Amino acid sequence: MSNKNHQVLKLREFIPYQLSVVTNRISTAFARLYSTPFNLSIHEWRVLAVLGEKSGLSAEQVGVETEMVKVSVSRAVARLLQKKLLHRTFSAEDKRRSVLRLTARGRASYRRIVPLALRFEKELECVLTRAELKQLEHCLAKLHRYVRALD
Amino acid sequence: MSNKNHQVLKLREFIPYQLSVVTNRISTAFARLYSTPFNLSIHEWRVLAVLGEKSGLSAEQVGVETEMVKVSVSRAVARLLQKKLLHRTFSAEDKRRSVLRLTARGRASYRRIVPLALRFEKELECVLTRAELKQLEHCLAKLHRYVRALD
DNA sequence: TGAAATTAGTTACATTTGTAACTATACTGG
DNA sequence: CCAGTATAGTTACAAATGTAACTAATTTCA
Repeated sequence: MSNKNHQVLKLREFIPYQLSVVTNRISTAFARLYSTPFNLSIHEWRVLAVLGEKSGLSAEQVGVETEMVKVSVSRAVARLLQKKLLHRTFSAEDKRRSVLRLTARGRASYRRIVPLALRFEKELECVLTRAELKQLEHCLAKLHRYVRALD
Repeated sequence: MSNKNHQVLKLREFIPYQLSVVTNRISTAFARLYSTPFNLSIHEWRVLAVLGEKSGLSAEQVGVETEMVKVSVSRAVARLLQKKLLHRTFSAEDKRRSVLRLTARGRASYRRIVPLALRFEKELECVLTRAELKQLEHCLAKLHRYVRALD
């Protein structure tokens, strides 16, 4: 409580606000590294990233891995197909289910972006100490489990 | 390095990705609290929040406080004016410069949302310990100074 | 002064995104 | 077996957003 009995909110100290500002800046800073040279949106990059790790996922599984909603996955996949970074077949057992794999070009892009991502993350170690980085990851993991439950 | 000499990226362990997922979920969870009952977008809420703290700012100053780009501020202000939550005059010394103040209705909304925000933030204390919360804030502040410099 | 550059804010257009409705395939229980 | 329901993915439409061009007011400095 404070003046006139109203509670006070300092936006700049409000955690959801801080998270949002920092995250947006980090996302766009990283996106700059791949968006122009590789012509990828953030959603496209995520789909590429997860299929670079695990090949043959369906669009739905990609959605689970990337925490994207299915319509975003659908659109990102459509563009990656168009750019020939992705190859799609459909499961024989279930014809609804897609089977997504990177093409040679897709893998080539993936392999060139991964080092950018790792270097970018490494730069955060110049900002935060290793201990702080661990703490941050720990907090994010806890928050993640919490917010997942909110769904 | 690993198989085939290519570096490996685990998306789920990639900090920018974790930040993005957690932040988006937290933002939308909080937005649910005010978007329907008060019919405010996240940008509108931010403008309201900063003008609730400091009255009489110009659109540009609101942009600095909220870290929004000026076109977003312009649009949020336009809507808040339309909804009569905001009152605008222009500075006598510099006729370009707006002077933004909440209306009585705007203040009323503000005062009802602030407790929601504080309660929401309080809930994070059920997830993170007080120490973790401090660590998170500390990390975010450091990252914030860093990413600001990137601009 | 007064022409050029800067600043505050808006508008226009293209792109992205979210919600919901839709198609097609597969499953389920009587 | 087949009507009803669930699932995978796409499409359609409205709303949000980013970029750049714009207007109007102010500053700069030759």
